[in-house]
Amino acid sequence: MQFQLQTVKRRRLHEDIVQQFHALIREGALKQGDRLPAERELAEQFQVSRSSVREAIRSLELQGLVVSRPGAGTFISTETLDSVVTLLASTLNAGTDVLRDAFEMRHLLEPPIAALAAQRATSAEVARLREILEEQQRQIDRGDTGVEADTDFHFALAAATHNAALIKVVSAVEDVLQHSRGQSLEEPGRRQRSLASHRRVLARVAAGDATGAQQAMAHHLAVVEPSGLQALEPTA
Amino acid sequence: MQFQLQTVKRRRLHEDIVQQFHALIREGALKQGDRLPAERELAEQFQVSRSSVREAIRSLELQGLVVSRPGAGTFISTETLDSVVTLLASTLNAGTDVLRDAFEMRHLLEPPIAALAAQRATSAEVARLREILEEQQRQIDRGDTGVEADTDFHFALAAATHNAALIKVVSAVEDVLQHSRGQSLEEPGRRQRSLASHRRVLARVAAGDATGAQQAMAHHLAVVEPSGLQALEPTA
DNA sequence: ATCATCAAATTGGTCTGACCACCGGACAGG
DNA sequence: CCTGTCCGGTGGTCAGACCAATTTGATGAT
Repeated sequence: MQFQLQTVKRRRLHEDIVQQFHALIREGALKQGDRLPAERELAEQFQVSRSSVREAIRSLELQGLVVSRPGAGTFISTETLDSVVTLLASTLNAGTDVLRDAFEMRHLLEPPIAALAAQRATSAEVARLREILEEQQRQIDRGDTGVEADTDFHFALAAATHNAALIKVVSAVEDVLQHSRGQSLEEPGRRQRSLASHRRVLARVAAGDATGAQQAMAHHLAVVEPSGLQALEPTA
Repeated sequence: MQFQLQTVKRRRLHEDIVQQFHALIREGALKQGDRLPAERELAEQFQVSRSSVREAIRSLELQGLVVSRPGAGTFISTETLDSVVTLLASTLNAGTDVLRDAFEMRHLLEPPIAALAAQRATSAEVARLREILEEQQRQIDRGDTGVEADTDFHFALAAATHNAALIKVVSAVEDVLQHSRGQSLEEPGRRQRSLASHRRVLARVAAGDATGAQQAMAHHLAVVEPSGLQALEPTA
């Protein structure tokens, strides 16, 4: 017999406290500039130790919701961008689909990245990309999905833009997608098509053709995108 | 006589510790899955109390860089989007041509974000955008640069895409750019032109015109971009 | 030899009580 | 009225302790 089990989230005390403050701020009970009760007093009210109160305040501070001033107290500070992000995330966080978001982000980023790479890639970087595609061919030949080489290709392409910020974001997105990509590459035909469109991208990059590289990447994404995910073309 | 004084920043211990771990992760000394020394051991190594170590770990955990498991230990976890964004931000602080990279990233992201926002924005979000532009008008009227409202606008637009990943990345980029933006808006004419092009973006978003919104945003960026920064059209 | 079992050691989570540096307002002295 | 001092409250840090969960390895059965 199978039970319908759900992971039991062991809540730590400070997390519980943080959530209570989130609610208070969201409901307007705590407004910009308000002073929180002293840590010792909060500890008594929540019936926890001061350590737990402090860890909670540390979280709130990192989220930009409060600021602590020694000798003065801890104050609500909801003017920053961080705080807006935090509250937004805490309200909508439950049902968001990470995978869909990541696919969408890739759709936005990768084509212009290919264009930038075409303009800036050094010969060494082009050689590196070529190497990766050869490795992908070998992986496919021996029955593998080639997902590692696939990820490497996108990362190396981002590296060729010489933009540190882009590289970091792409590495994050690729990390998230690597698992899912394994599935979409299960169908044998797809592996070859993915490799073929990679080659077209590389050809345009090597030629320094920014526009062509951008289009080739857009086409590649359309090929490898799991069917049913039409992130950029909703019914509007 | 006037002295040239600078504010003294008092650093808290746990902040210092967090920064050291950021560096270790960035340099690759700590990799995915690695286990941190026990809290008691870290306290001894850093010559601080366990409380400070724990507050530092709390920060790292909130940033998605580590996870703690009772009885097991604390482990590096850099697979999530959060973690990369965090490291990105901490890297950018000490970076060199950070500004150029951030501008470039914005160039890539914002136009398609405007398109997505046009397709997905709720009426409440459109109203919020309208509000922000009114606030920007008021700020400019009283002689301010309107940089806060400017940042708010771009953030709210990202929020309207309902893509959590995009929102995070944009918030990171906008954080970096906020300071520089103040300078570029020093010339009075630019403030009005920025506001005017914001309004054109909003009009296309409100109309649900994805293509128009994308073009309007591209135009806006061209207007507010500091001269001399031709991020997307290098000499190739 | 292999595997299941259980107890000890280790670890994160929490609590208590203490000390320090700092801030803010009351208060006394000019 | 202004000024400097004092003192209580506050955050920042520390030390030591106990608990619960997990790991680990020795033990014993198969």
